[in-house]
Amino acid sequence: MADINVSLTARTGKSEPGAAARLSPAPEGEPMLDLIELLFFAYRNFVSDPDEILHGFGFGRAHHRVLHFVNRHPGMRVTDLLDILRITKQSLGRVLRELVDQGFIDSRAGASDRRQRLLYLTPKGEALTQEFVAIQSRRLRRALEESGSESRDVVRRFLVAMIDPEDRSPTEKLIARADQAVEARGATRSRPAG
Amino acid sequence: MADINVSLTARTGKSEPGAAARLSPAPEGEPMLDLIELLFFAYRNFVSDPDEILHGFGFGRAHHRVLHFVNRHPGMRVTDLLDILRITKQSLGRVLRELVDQGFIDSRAGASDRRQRLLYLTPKGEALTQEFVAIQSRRLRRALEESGSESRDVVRRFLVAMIDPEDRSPTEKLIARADQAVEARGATRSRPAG
DNA sequence: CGAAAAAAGTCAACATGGCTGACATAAATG
DNA sequence: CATTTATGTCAGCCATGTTGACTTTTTTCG
Repeated sequence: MADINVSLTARTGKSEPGAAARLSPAPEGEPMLDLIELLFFAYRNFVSDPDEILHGFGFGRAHHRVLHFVNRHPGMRVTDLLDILRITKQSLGRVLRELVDQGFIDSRAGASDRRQRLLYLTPKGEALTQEFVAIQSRRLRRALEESGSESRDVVRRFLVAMIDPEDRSPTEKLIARADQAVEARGATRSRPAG
Repeated sequence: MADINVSLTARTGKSEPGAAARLSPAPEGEPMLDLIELLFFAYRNFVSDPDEILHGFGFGRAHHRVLHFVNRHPGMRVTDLLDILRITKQSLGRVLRELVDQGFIDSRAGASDRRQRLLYLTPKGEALTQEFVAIQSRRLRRALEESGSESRDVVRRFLVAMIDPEDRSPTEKLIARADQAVEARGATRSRPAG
């Protein structure tokens, strides 16, 4: 289970006595080579789960992200999605069109601002999204079980802290904007789809 | 700091009382929506650090990975790198050629098996790699500090456990193969570059 | 020794998912 | 009515993955 650490540490210790600390004594602090590497392998396996499912639909990772965030924020605007994903309108446009055309996402004009396209998962989209959530959650639960009882809180705090402070509340902004819109006109948007 | 969790949890609680648990009572276990999302944001920020540096050299993430693993395993074979990265020879060939041509990586024929190309970082390649290690280690150290004293071990165990068991020792295989080669002919390869 | 296998490299073609730039349209806003 | 905003779209480029076919060099093994 701790195979990777042991061997990587051993290897580093044998052939390279700490690359960054070799010339001057730790000018930057301890190099976290093991965690850097583990993050690479862990994330690769983590995203490969949905990748396999997506392949069957002719979709890719980009589609997964869109489905995920629309699931998280039903009725979100296209602009909100662009802010979260940080890709261009053109890049998003491609995958969004495919998802709408194939009936995974429903795009409806906003009731109060009809320029907006508010995004919802269709039942078909919800089913697919839940597959992803299920398989990734399974991996996460297994990992948390293997890493100790209080690991969930530690891991969550760690992951939050890994995010740039200014990026830590993209969803707050989204929710704030939605709430603001609701306030400005009465609760029109809270359940626009019924 | 815990902004994301709070709001996302609140949001989920408000609008969707647990998507996977809505129809039947938790058929798959608790959905880890918060961690799924946090991993996405955390990893994006994590890899964006080197990305910026790489852009200045006309390089991309693929180059980063190659530099990283050659740094970890000086003298590794091209095949070893292919096994770790799990990309095709052709994909690796492109970035490797650029790295060799521009003097970041040195590729030398193996002493005992001259079909092999053993890969080493040049001083130039080492300098660049250490930039990446430094900046990513800084983020990791900060995150570990923010998430508690025993967090490093918990996080490391968690990340190892996130990896498919059969993938947990790619480096073992590499080292085993190298050691085997060394045994088979006496320690020819341990410092072939002097 | 000679055949087969292994390590590496290369050419060509294609897919995905990023990007920029330039526009177009509809709707809201002042 | 002019401007801004939200969205969408065309065209083309780049990075990095893929498959398939092949070559060269060298090692291994019957």
